[in-house]
Amino acid sequence: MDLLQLKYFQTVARREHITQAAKELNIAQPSLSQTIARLEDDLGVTLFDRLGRNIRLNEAGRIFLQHVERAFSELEKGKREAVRITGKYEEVITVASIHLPFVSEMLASFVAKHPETRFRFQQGCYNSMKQLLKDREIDLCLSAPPIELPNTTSIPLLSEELRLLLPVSHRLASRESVHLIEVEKEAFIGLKAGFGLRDATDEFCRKAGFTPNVIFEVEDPALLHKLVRAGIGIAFIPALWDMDNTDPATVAVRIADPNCFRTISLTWLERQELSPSFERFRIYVIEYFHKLQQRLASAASPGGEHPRSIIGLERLK
DNA sequence: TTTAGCCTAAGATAACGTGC
DNA sequence: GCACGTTATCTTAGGCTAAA
Repeated sequence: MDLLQLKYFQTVARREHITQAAKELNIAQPSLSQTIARLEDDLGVTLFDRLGRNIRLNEAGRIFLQHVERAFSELEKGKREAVRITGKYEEVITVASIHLPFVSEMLASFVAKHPETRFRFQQGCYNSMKQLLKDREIDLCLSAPPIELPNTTSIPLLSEELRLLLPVSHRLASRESVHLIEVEKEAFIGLKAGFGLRDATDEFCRKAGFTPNVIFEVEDPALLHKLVRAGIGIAFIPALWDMDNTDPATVAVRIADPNCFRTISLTWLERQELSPSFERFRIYVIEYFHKLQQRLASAASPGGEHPRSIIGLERLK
């Protein structure tokens, strides 16, 4: 029995699918079958039930997997400890996020406080982040809506209003709020399908009773302001994206009906043991968003209190 | 509704190559 | 020689469809 066999077993056990596990491990499926067979032979027990052309982790396999997970966790801990005493300690946290204008600022302020932590950051759409989490290529991600997958935990961080971004010359630009149905004939600028925001706004339009006429699809959310300013169409804009907007050529108008809110969530991989850096960062993100929610609330109704609770912070406590 | 035939997907096996 | 990988091929099971 060696570490490679155990690593292969762990992957197959998590997926219960030899071909998919082989793809994940970048080896050929027959080789993986043989490795698992050798491991079973070494142990003298079968770890998987062969059900026709499918395999399923059996009771012995489940118990063995628990020990393997614990062993890898211990080894990882040992590696961290060993590297730490050399003074070259460096931990990498892999993060993915939907486009959020303040993420770079958030990461920068964390790194300033914890220079020993390194990050690998990538921005993506909802579907790509879900795949990255599923493939365990990232530790945690910020998304809207929350990503639901086995072996992950997700908590809501912030609820934000979506508004309509209009050029100042638009007939509704001077209004305090509009009903969504009032813009059913308008040309929309939207994100491409697969972005959580696009799915959410399509759903809001459907609730209002129409299908948006999206004449311009973009991948870069930063283009929304520019295209609206150019008079190409109107767009949905999350309140946070517009909070610091000083562009005099555009205005974000609130939507009175339907209620257009989205929830930004934090999702992370469940592990035997969360590293101290990971745990620090997780708590930092929750607190950061708590402050953002307060900023949003005071911007929306100065002096008033935002009615929505921050579940993430409550669960943190 | 049942059954036979075909296609596809998935795992296992055999033979062989490569590197240590 | 051994371990571990690959490709080619085989076996099996499940899904689909058409005919009875």
